[in-house]
Amino acid sequence: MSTSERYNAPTIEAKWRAAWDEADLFRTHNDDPRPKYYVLEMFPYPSGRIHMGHVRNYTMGDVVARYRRAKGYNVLHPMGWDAFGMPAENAAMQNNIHPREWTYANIASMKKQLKSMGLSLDWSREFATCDVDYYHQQQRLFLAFLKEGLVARKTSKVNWDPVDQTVLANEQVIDGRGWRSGAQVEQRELSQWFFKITDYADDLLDAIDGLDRWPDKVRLMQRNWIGRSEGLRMRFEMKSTGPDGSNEIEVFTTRPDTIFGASFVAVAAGHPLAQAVAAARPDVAAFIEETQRMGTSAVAIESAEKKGIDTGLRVAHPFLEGEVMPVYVANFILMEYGTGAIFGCPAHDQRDLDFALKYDLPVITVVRPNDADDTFDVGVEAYTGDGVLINSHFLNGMTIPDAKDAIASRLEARMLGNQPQGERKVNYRLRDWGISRQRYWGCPIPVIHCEACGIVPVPEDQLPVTLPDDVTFDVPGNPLDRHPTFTKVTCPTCDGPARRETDTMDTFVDSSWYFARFTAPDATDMPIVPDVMESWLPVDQYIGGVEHAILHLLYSRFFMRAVAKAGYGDRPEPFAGLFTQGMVTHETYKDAAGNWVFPEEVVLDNGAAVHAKTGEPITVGAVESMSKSKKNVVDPDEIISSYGADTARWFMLSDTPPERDIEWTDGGVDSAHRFVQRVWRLIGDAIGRMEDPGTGDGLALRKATHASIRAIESDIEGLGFNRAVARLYEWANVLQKALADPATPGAAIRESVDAMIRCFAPMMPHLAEECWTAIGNEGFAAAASWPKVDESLLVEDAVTLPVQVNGKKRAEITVPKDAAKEDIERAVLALEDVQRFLDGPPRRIIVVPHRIVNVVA
RNA sequence: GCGGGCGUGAUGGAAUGGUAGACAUACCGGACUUAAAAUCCGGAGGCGCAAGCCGUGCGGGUUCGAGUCCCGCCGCCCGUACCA
Repeated sequence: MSTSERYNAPTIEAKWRAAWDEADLFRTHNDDPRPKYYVLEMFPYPSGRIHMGHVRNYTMGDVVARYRRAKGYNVLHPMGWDAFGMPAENAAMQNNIHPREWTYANIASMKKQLKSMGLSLDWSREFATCDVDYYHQQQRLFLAFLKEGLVARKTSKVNWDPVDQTVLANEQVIDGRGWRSGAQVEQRELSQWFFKITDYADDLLDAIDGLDRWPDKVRLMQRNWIGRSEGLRMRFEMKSTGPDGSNEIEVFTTRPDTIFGASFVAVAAGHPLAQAVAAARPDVAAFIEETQRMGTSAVAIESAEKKGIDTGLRVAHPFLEGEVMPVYVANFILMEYGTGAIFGCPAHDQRDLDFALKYDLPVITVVRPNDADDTFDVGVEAYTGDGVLINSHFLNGMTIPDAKDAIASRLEARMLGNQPQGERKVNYRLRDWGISRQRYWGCPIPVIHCEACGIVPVPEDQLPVTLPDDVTFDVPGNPLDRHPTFTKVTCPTCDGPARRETDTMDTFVDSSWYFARFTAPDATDMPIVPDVMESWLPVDQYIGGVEHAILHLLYSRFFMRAVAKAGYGDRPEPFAGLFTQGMVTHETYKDAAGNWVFPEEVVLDNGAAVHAKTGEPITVGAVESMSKSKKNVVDPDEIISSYGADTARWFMLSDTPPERDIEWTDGGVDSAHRFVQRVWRLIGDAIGRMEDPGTGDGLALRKATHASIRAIESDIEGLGFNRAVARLYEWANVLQKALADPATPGAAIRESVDAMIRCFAPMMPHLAEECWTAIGNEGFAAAASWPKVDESLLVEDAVTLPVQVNGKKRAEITVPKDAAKEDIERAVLALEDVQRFLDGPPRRIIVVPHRIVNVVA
């Protein structure tokens, strides 16, 4: 093909994708002896269409995969589908289509779209989590975990829709009401299955230190989520026996030092004492009911106005004879954390202070800042900083740690009932992982409930427990529950009639081991082949959205520990390198009636946005994350079919740092597309010059070539794709100028062009192939090695240093690379641009070699 | 509510504590064209004739030197355990 023609991306790209397929270029072999590199992007939920977020995510991963391949690694870069979950059931209800049919149709269309991006994926390893083969193996893992004691059965609360008679997800509860029925949501206690992630709380916490290729922010978020805190469990003696027969209330506190500032005790609405009081107190019962109508989400509970109700019960202050404190039921106490009860010290906890001010409870300041005196008083803002104890009897003058220790020691030594009144305790915010879902479209939990034998695991030879196809979604609730035959089984132990478990697993379970399954996706006799898994894991580079920073990543870390315990290979940390990319955003548009309008329906008329069809004015709103509900989406298909995949990929890598949100703009797409065309022209022009002997040495171009290679490889390794893009622009500018200079020798041009193609091949792989062939190279650019840097061309023998006077740049000076400090100082002082800012000798001269000189006047 | 992050020209952004604004977009000027698009060449943070002064959300601090580190605010975003 002639390079003088405009580059017809859609046609040429299709040609190269077919050629890659034909050559089976991206199939990975487990027995390849080269060093391994596992690059993985978080697999998509098959919603039906890929969105720009996918394009961004998979482009980044593909750049890494192609770069590592060029660097000589045996690269594993697989793709699959996170295919269970609620949307398929919603589609079933709305459109009367079976979840399986809907899901697999979506997978087919999304796969086609992903293929059009030119991703270097090993599609032979593809699977969906809803494949029977996959969830069969997941059931094996569940049973292995059960055997290892990593599974527990406990009760926990769910959002219950009393009208639809169904469990609601948190996102289905809107302002305390069911999204469909509009009914007030209730809380219900259900017996559910849990994975005992808390067994590994300390290990998961400690091992974060070793995750040195994870973003600090994610490591910090995980630490805080696990929330290890050292504190005290202590019991308050009740002045009268509670309605549940109790004589004491046990609380957990991390601030026992503030005990002399305590002015109330509060228990959660779900606390047994609260429940018992409610039986005789309609007002308390009403308060508890109101609290529970908020649903189960922490956001709803903790951001609600702090309220409580006095139970009438009183407890004794442990150190102040005769002092009693009221016991409240409060809406901001979580039953799941600690003991579900606290003592409130308003002066040193903002929630407690808000509560105390509302109910007119005493506020006693017991810690003062180190630089305040003993008259310090907190006012309306709780003081939570470091300090010294005041108003606290035997604690006065102590530091907070000493006071904590003093209280703990005293309460440990004192008996209440037959036990020490206090006990030092490490508490975690992390709770066990509830995996039960009362839904159809998920992996069935392989157990059987037998009245005689209790809970019986489904025997291995009866696996998989498959989802029945004959289900309907015309009524709410879990179709498995009402299925005529699914639930009816014979007990494997006693042969008596039994009931099959109808809960399915949380979809986070599916995504907690898919990366391990990719290493041996066809193994039928076991979920994970230990030695194969160990040869590939950890994933060298994992890329996905920051929204998964906690749950998915923490569950996966736990899962691999459980997998190891179950004997399926020892790789406790699944992801050695993690990168969290930002979202794709776009302007939002509304018509006069206030309806959202798609970007493609908006045109500019003399700078004013109007509707393309009706011509009515459009209001341009904020730039927001692309979402179907706001219609501010751009279809990747449209972009790829009109501009080509390379343009879309290049756009996604350009300008914006990958961890930040990127704004999709028409201007940006045009710019990316212009560069694709420009590179094609540039290389066409270069081909005509590659045989020229030239009259110069081409050293400037050669230096730029090698400096560019070095910069781009370090940018890609650091995932600074936007920087790599800028380097390529600079390189193209240099090459273009070199071509305009007849002195530039053809050899330097050929070297530069050849290297440039190899360097942009990971980002614009189709264009790279076309250019590769055009300059007469053999084989595929996708199979070519990364260019080698000639280090001798990177060495400069002189450096230009900025010269500052009092921190302001006043001059520049060029000195030999290894000039002595004294020589630099002398030369700098001789500069007229320095002298005129000095009157008299300088006080100091700071010379930072190869960096800067600062003269302090 | 709590935890985490981000904020730099008109715009996206660059900058191991060391020349703020690389590179790109939009814009302005020029070349080519009957004209336009495309392409090529050049300009450009603000104020100022200039010397220079000001400038990285706001207010303080550390430092010879702060976009970068520390403290306090403001705004936006993510997570908050049954969305994936």
